[in-house]
Amino acid sequence: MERIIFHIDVNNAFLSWTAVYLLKQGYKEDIRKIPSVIGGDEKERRGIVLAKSPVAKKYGIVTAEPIYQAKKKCPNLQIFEANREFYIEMSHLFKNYLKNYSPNIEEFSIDECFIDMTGTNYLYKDYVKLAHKIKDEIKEKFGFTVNVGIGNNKLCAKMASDFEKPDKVHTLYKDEIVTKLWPLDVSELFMVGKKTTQELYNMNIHTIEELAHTPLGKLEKKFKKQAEYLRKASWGIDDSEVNEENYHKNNSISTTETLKYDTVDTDKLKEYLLRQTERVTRELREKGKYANTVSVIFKDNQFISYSAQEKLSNSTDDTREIYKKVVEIFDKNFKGISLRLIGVRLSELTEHKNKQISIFEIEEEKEDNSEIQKTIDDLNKKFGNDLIIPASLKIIGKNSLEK
DNA sequence: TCTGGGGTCCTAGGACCC
DNA sequence: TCTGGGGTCCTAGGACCC
Repeated sequence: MERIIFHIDVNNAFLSWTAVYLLKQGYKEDIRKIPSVIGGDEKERRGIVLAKSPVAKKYGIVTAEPIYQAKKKCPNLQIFEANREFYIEMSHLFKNYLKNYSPNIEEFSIDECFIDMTGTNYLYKDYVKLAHKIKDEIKEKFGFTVNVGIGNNKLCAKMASDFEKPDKVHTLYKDEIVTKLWPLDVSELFMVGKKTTQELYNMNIHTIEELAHTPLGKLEKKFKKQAEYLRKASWGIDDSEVNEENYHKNNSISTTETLKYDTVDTDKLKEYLLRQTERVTRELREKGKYANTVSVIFKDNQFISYSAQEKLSNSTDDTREIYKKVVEIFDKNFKGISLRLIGVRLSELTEHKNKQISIFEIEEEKEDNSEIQKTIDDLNKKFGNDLIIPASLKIIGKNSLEK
């Protein structure tokens, strides 16, 4: 049976949601109708465009460009802060609402999801009509608009929802690949970014149709494993399932921060690292997982990024153990060039603590931190972030300085 | 006050073993 | 005695997504 997949995509999610929030607060203006953007705080050096209104777009403002640059393009641009908590609330709200239509929903990001509607046609005779119903109900209930893409697989549904915005329903069924997908530029294809686009252009491949007709062997020379994806995608082929678990795979947990000032001060940097370690390990414990690999992420004042990772001898969720490793990695790899950003990542997450006792070492008696850890987590949860950090942890960073 | 933050997946190359 | 080659594990970095 042919599958029917919907892809639902909130139009200008952050901006729309902030507009909804402001209207709720009694704000007079709908910021979707004026030149406006959601942007990070410039004083905190997070000044980039996260979302833009259609009017702002007309001024040539693009996502991820610096705010100061956007202001140059449009001097009366209005800038609003991101409101993450409210976004998460809205995200839950509309995804829960979608469960009325099918139990098989896969979150794809904060503002996108796939719904597998296969086999529901005895309930909903006309999918396009149904999509309109869903779209209009969301608008009415929650005050923001979405695009709905319909296809026989996830890729086509996703491509379809991107066709024309906002507040639209589009289909990209199998028999529409030639007319709707092939005329598009290769850069429009999902997973074809800047780099791949340029390489395809260099091969004189510009449209998806041209890509579809390029011999696989020729693509493989350039793109290796990616070639197969490109070939399949250009023909609108995608066998992946809609699976709610996909979004919660949790292969890694990370946090990075752009520092308020560039610095080489290792004490200061380790303070950041400690708070970040505290944050990611808390998340790890909340998810009931254990980490096997620890990474430290650096970006220097020249915008050069580098990272270093090391495996732990045993998987753990213990802040102290992980922070020890973080400091070790930092000390070995920090190049001494003033840093703009620093971060911590935990990866190779497992469900179970695998305690492998080496035959060469006698397992030292470790005090069990887990009860204390849990109490600290609860307090931090109650009173906000990063309040309580045990003093003993700070010592780990200091000790390593004296070596 | 110039360039965010959180993810996934893939690849190349080195170390090490047989 | 003149350096093969397969396999595995690990790491750094890049491309891409929202």
